[in-house]
Amino acid sequence: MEYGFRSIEKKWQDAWKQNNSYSVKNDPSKPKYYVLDMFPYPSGAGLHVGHPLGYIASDIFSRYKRLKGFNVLHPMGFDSFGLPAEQYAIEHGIAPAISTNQNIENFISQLDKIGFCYDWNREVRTSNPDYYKWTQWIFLQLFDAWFDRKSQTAKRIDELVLIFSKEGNPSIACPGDKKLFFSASDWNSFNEADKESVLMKYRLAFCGVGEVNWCEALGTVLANDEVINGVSERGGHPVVKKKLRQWYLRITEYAERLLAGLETVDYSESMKDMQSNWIGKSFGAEIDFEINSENELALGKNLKVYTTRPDTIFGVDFMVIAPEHELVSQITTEVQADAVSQYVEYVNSRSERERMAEKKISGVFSGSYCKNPFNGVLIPIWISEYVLAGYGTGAIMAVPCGDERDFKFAQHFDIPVTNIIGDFFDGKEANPTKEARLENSGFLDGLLMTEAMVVALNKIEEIGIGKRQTNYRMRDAAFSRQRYWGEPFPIVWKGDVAEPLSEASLPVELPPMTDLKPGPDAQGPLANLPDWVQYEGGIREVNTMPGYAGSSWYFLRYMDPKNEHEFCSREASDYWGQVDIYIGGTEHAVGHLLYSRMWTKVMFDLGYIGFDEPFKRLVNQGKIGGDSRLVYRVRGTKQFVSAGLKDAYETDEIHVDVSLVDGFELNMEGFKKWKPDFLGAEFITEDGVYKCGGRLEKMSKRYFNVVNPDDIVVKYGADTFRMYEMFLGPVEQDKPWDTKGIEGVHRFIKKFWRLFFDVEKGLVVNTSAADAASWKVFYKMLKKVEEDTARFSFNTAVSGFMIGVNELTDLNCHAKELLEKFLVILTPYAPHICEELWSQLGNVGSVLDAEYPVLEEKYLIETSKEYPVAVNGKTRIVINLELSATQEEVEAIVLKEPMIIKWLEGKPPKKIIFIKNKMINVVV
RNA sequence: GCGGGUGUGGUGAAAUUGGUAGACACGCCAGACUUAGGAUCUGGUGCCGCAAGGUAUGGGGGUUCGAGUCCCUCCACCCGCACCA
Repeated sequence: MEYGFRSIEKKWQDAWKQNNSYSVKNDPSKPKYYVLDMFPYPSGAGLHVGHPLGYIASDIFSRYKRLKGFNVLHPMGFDSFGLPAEQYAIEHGIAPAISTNQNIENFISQLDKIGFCYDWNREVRTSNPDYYKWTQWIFLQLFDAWFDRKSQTAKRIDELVLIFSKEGNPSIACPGDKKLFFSASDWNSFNEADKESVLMKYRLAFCGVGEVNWCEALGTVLANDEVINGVSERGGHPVVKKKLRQWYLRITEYAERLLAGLETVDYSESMKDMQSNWIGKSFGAEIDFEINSENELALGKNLKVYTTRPDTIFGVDFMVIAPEHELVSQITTEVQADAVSQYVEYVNSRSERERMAEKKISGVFSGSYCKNPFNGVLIPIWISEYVLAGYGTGAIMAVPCGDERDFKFAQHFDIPVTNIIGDFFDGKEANPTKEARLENSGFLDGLLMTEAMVVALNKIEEIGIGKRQTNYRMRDAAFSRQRYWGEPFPIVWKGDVAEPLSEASLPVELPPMTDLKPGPDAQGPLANLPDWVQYEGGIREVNTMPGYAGSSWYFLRYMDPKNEHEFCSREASDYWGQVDIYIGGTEHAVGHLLYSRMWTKVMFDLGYIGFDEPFKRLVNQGKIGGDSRLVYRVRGTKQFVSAGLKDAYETDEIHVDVSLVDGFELNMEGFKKWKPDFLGAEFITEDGVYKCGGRLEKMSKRYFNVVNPDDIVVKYGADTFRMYEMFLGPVEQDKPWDTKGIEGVHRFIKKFWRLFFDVEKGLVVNTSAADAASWKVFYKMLKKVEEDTARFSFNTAVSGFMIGVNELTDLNCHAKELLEKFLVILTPYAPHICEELWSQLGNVGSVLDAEYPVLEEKYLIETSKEYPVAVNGKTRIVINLELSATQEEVEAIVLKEPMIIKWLEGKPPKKIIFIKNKMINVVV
């Protein structure tokens, strides 16, 4: 019987669906294991061969865990809100809900062909009202919470109101407005609107006016991580700063816990680094400098700077403040007024993009000075865009001998440089060392900079001109979009007061719309629906939530997907707990992963779940790149020249569809028919063959290098496809797709099949006992495969299977008792063929419910070993020795070996090193 | 610039702890069965050499009886961040 994979795979995929084979219950009697894939955005392009890599790995791991007796949660869903569906709707007039559902159907059909063991009963779609009802509900929890810095937890707004009414806010610094202070009696005298505006400055989800990243082309605001080098991540459109009323998440309050939490999870070093760099914690001091100015407005004012190097305070040669700094107008002197206003105007005219692109040194002197509190020296205050308004205090003390940017600025404007680090400074380049002994530094003279840091900090605090200060680079996350295809906010505006809707009125459903043009005043499309906007005597919020809203908590919904009363019951989340293993790409390092970590912490703080890190272990699968093929057209002609000859011509390279190329050889007839342009193509060949050029690049439609998994599955079957993707190399590594190598894996599967079936004789499995040699092969394989699977080394596990099949074939082993066990351990990798053979052997039920074989060490015990014998570290011969051999015995045997005697060249051995079970080395 | 990672045959890659470098495959070469093969099977295949042997894990140096693995140094490539004081 032939291995007919097409009918076998179809048969079992249907059977699994019919029998609900992969449905999983919340069963506290069994140990749980939660394996999660990052759910996809269902794009119109469908899956290419790179997407399933992580899914296959997680599928193998899930099946393996299930066989090992765990109750495994392995769900899949769709991150179905987002920009592309909306753009598609604008371009093609198809409602996002419709195109999204079509795309999802397509995704599911592609996934099902690969034989994944998802429990589709638990599927979630972020754009379904039953799902986003709870996204909105969680938003209301964020809205109704503030962060208590003392206990480092989120608490309810009620509690804050109570504190305010008793003692005002002196003990609870306002995160939204550092200068806001009021007493209990102030609070009690505020009217409702005033109180609400104060509370808004504390809420974890809050509305504020701020500079946002505005993208004109997309007609929306983007989060910082959606802006790359001043252009939008999606589409590459220019992004400028714009002031708009926006919703935000106060993620900055969680900076410390997000940082600390990294210590408790198993992510890769680079992932942890990316996150902690993004959070960007730094230690330093805020120091007040007395301003000395001719401008009366500056009288008695201080300039507050932030520095991480208070030890260099005697090296300060100038101050720099951001052009947006509030003191700019107050410290500008009459003489400098024109220059300053010109400069500020110039800075405002520059877009974010320009600022990033050309980093030229620019700035202007304000005309005023600061006084160094320790030596009374007057320090000029400059204004320059290299200091950012949004970080620290928006003002710095510049120490050119120690800071590169300060040094360049000083050079550019001829500001004299004070050297406080002696020989460490050569006058040509700043030296940011911390190892120098300080000079010209008053009371810090002679101290090592690292020591001086503490001394200076203490002194600064002692005389009351500043304090220690920790800063974070991370900003609050913009949480609203002027778009249609996202979750509506459960908020109604009554005047300037944002009123949350009650839980009973959720979900706030997205009203159907066909024409998605933007509303007036840069508002989203929803603003065009007056009937919807008017609601209960107020006006609905017309922004929608960003793409990351739904994905910040979906892993919780899978635990209890049909619950109509709660986002997820506490019982379910207590049982399933953290995601044990989370698999996905690195592109979500600072977006999705950080937001879901924050949401989890808030839900934990408010008592809805029992853990505060969502993902215990994170594995980042590599990207599979495309292997493009290129043809070379002789410029201005219809002639195409083969790659080996192209240098003799002036050519233009053109990407050609990889399906028209076998290896590097072009199918010339196919090429002519591919596009009308090429109909009359002529070829300059090498011996009748047209060879294409090759290039590794992203797998993408526009390079015509996309390989669709469906095609591979049709040609080789899902089992081969799954194993080949794993065999390609380590899951975490990027690698190019190469269809050629798949033959080897396919051969392996066919060879495996032949252990059971002979083309002529049919079933060849027998019921006689397997011999010890076969068992040894089997258990050796079991050991390797199990260890490799457990440590996510799937490529070596596949090779373990190959070795097993090769050796069992050589041993002519067809014993049922052994092959049945083999089926069980291969099932995670190649589920269809194993299910088929399992039933062919007469078993009832699924191989997934079989028992995972237990390693029997007795078959692996060796009594002797082939020892390599080296002379001075170079292996010369291999000899077989009993494992019980002692040092003396080994020495005697080795020294009698003719080859060893030859290599000793008559010299006496100095030492013989014998490492049991490893090797022997004779030292001369 | 800062942080992280990777460099091993013609190719994808192996080598948990320092112990026979290149497992397992692809490709290639030779052969068998074949009208034929892009099916299947057998053998070979890092490089130099007829061989004995030599030589090889990006380059250089070190530690060690022994280094792909540990240390120092330099180089190349990839990813992330980037005026964050």
